[in-house]
Amino acid sequence: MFEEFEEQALTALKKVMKLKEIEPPGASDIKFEEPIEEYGDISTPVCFDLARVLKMSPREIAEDFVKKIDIKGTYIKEVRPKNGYINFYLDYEKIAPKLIKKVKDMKDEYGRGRIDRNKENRDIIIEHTSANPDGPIHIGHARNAIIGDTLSRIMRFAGYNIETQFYINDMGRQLAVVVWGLSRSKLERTKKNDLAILDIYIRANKMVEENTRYQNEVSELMRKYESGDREVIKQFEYAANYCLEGIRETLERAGIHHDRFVWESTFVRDSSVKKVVERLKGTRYLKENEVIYLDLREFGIKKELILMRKDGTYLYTTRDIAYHIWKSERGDVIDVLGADHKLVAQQLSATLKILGVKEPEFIIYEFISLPGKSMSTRKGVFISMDELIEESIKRAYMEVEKRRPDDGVKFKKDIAENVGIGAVRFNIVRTSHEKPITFRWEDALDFESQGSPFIQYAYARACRILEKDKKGSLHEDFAVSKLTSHEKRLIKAISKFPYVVKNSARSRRPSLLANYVIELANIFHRFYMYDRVLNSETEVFRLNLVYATKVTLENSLNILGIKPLEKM
RNA sequence: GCGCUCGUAGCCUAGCAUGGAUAAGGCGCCGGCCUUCUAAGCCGGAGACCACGGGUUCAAAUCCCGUCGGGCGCGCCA
Repeated sequence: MFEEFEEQALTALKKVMKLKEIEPPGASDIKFEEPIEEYGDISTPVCFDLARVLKMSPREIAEDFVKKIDIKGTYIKEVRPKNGYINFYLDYEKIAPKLIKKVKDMKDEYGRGRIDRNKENRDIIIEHTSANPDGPIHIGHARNAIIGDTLSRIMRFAGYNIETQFYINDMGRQLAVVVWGLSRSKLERTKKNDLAILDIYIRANKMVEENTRYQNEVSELMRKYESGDREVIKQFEYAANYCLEGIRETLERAGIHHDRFVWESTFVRDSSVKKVVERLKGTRYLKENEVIYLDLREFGIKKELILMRKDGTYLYTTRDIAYHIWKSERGDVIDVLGADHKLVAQQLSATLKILGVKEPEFIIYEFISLPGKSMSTRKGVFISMDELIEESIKRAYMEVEKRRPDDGVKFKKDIAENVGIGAVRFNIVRTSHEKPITFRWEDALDFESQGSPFIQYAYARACRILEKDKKGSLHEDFAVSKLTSHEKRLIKAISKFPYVVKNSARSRRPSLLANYVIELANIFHRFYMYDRVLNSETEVFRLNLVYATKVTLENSLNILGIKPLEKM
């Protein structure tokens, strides 16, 4: 409804301009922004742009426009000129009952968008996580997974048809090293799968690094795997699956889901990698000496892209091209990648362009580093996602214990699990993906700051109020009289929800939604503080408002992959 | 060295895409609020020349150029 309000303001303005035969300034059309409360709910500085054309001061134009604006039948209560701006005031009393009715009718569908299926809007494949099956996923992968999963949820809710994919790098050197290691030492069965594989990997890697004979053995394994040696295939698949089982366990616990797991080797086996190279051979970009490579300087990429080694084997990027062609036949592609993949992303885009395949969209997030050092699976220097989750839950348990010492252990554990995981997810999505993060335990486990417990707590508070409405006043008719400032802020925030979902999906920025929810929770906490609900004069209305807030918080939390808790 | 990217109070971040009216929060610090819906909450205070220097503009944290500082990349690794 907030969006409608904005549209109404826009149409009203355009009408005035048409009346006065003024063209809207530039291609930028008319901009709106949200001013501080005193200046209304939505505001436009359009008069500044018009000033030159009309040879009048912005102030005069604004005053003149305001006199002629027609707001009949809209959600606009009032329009006022101020310092050359035109400020629109939302008619809260009018919008409140409509908004509440809408939320009540739609419930978990409130905020859901609709995207028309046509040529412009194909299905979307979001590839994320895609960690190597050589050990557990660490907090760097976690950033990928959480951004990817949250974005998928947001876009799905916004109406896109989304399929999420995990690309399994089974043809890389890392897995070959694991397979090699597995032939010399046994898996420790008591350990979690991915940790057991990590042990093998670290040990094997060290040995291989120090011995060229071993290196040759690893290369031989890779060659055999690529050429389709049945016995070797079995070994690779066993190792990858074994590790993946552990990885999936972690992801599942964090509420991260993939619709499809795609094996890199598929594209070699079905010879689509070969076909890619064939197709590129017909272009002027492909060069050949001992190796086959692409010259992408025309695309501003100085580094040549090697497609095939002199021994006839392919490289990671070559297979990735085949994978991307396959994906693009099924939909538009979004890749969530770490900053180390920036160059690959460019090379991939250029190559797909050459082939006439629609390029993917890349969401490139910066690294999470440890204070003073960066993470490395190979060296065993990293904080795993499991550790982070464990610690977070442990910390959450201490907090529940402090507050609800008398409740049962099962209850407390359940709360801690969901608060802990929510905190991990939220702390990662809340910061925009282009910012590098230095991981510090104090920050990660900080439950005091406005984070997911803050939101979950707002939700729990709303639930408690509704629960205590024994008479069922929620379902009575209500009239809206004069609203308090807290009520107004709540109504506005709730009305913005669908708009935020849409923007967050469209701009591919989960952080937008995350920051919105914090704001909503904050507004609700203040309302809770100042405006008594139960047994108040406007009890029925307020109960309805609380209900609408509850639904909006619930939907937001679900999209963020955080469990709404009725008690905490 | 070249390319990409980030730089907002002691610390962490929002805002930057679509330039606009006194830069928004949190942590930490100081001081308040539990006899009525859970204090994982709320209120007040101190704290910022938005890294620096230019430019474009009526208007720049936001756009452009440069400098400095951090990160990432520049493998016949993945």
